[in-house]
Amino acid sequence: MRSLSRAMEVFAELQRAERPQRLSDLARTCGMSLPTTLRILRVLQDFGMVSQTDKSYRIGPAVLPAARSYLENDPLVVAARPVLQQVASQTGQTASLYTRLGFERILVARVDGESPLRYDLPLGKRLPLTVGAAGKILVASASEEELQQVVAAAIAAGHESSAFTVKELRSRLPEAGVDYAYSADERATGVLSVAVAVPNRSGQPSESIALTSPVETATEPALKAAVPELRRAANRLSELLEGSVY
Amino acid sequence: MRSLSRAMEVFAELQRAERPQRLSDLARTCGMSLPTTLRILRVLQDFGMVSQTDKSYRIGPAVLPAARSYLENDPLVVAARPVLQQVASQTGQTASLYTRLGFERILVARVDGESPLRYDLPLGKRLPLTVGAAGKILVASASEEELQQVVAAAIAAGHESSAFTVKELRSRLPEAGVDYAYSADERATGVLSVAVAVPNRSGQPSESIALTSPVETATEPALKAAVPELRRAANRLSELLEGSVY
DNA sequence: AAGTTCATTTCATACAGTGAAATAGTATTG
DNA sequence: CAATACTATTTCACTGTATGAAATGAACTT
Repeated sequence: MRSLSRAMEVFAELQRAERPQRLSDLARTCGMSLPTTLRILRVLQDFGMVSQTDKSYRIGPAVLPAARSYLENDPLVVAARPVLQQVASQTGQTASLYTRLGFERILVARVDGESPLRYDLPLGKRLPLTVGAAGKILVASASEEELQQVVAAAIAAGHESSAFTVKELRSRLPEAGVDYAYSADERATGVLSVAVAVPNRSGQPSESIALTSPVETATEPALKAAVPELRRAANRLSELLEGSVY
Repeated sequence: MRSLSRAMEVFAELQRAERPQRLSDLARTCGMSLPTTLRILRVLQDFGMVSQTDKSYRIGPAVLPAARSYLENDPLVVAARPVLQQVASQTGQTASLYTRLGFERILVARVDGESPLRYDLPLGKRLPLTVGAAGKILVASASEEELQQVVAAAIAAGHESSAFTVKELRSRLPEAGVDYAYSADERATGVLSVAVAVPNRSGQPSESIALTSPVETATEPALKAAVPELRRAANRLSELLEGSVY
């Protein structure tokens, strides 16, 4: 499926670029010939995944219905909403669900607590696995080589303050036997958070839920005290998923 | 680009289905062999566009960053936001931007007025071109044959109350010389709206902006009185786009 | 106006995409 | 619990599609 992989790379590159791209730029960045790139863009455009104005290409409107479909129908997201709702109201903190995608994590659901973190709703935001409680817990049980990849990917993606070595990263990961991660001022200054992994059949978790709070509203002990609550929420979510046909 | 087109069809089918699909279902619905469908799904899965649990496939989380990228970076959407904001505050009504995608339209931006229409934020929702002011204005200047396609597509997509003939549709379209469309109780009962097309270089518009209001808050004359305001907003948006490098 | 860059089309070739068929794995049923 | 149906997956030989080099045409730059 060479052509399909290539098409996906073009599509990814258009997202990375954050601005309209010309054909030749895309061809160069993606390492493919002009005719090939052009043909790919034309097909993607037919399906609305790409828009064109004059000579520049960008992500097209068809991604919106796709995202909507995901948010409304994905069993994980649908099941998570009420669960997050409950933790948020029990703890008064903002509860978030992240899912791992490659070497990043994506925020897929959030329910605000009493004092919402008002850095605009970042649904769909790509965040590093190396920084923040919800990221770290996803790689807490990763092998040495995977950690290397994780660190390399974070640097390659240009994520903030991720100029880490594996050693540095490991020092921030939860110690053996601890099933939650904690972060303070990692991803954003003045923000504390704790996170636990959502268990799944495979060993490596690919989802995590987090409680996040501005420093003014919560302290480290207070957040950590909520971990059992979080843990239960994660388990409940996990069970809901096993139950459903998925 | 046969394989790419087919992949896009599989992807579209997963959205249409609104629930996880098995391999054999997808293969049948899309009219392709099992091995081919499987290979496509695997590649899409590698890129996070598709998720799999056990034997069922669904839209994957990668669509969220894509949608986010679109909403944050698309010149049209970005330029539209302040324009919608202004019309909304000037008129007190909810202002929306739609873009045409195939034989449907998609809501890509909305700014609520004083009395917001609380049928949840339908960003990314697919709506028919045959129903509602913002749909009709997009096909107001369409040829006879295109109208046939439009009607056929609306029926095929199973859109509500779209069991129209071309004749019926035409009777609801704006008359010659009128550059806005009006609708009452078409898409939703108790909702009035007016819409104008956003001019572009090609004759056929592909975007429209609408003012929408519950019957309790506005009357037909009141909405129609706001048309000049809307018209100016559409022109301003159009100019903003011509200006930018896009 | 000449030159440079970029988009697009054409075309011959190679190889990637294809489905039939065989195999393995899972449900379903009696 | 065995037998049967269905579904997923792998293998493989063939074909047709995806490919890039080169030629053409368009659009900027200087």
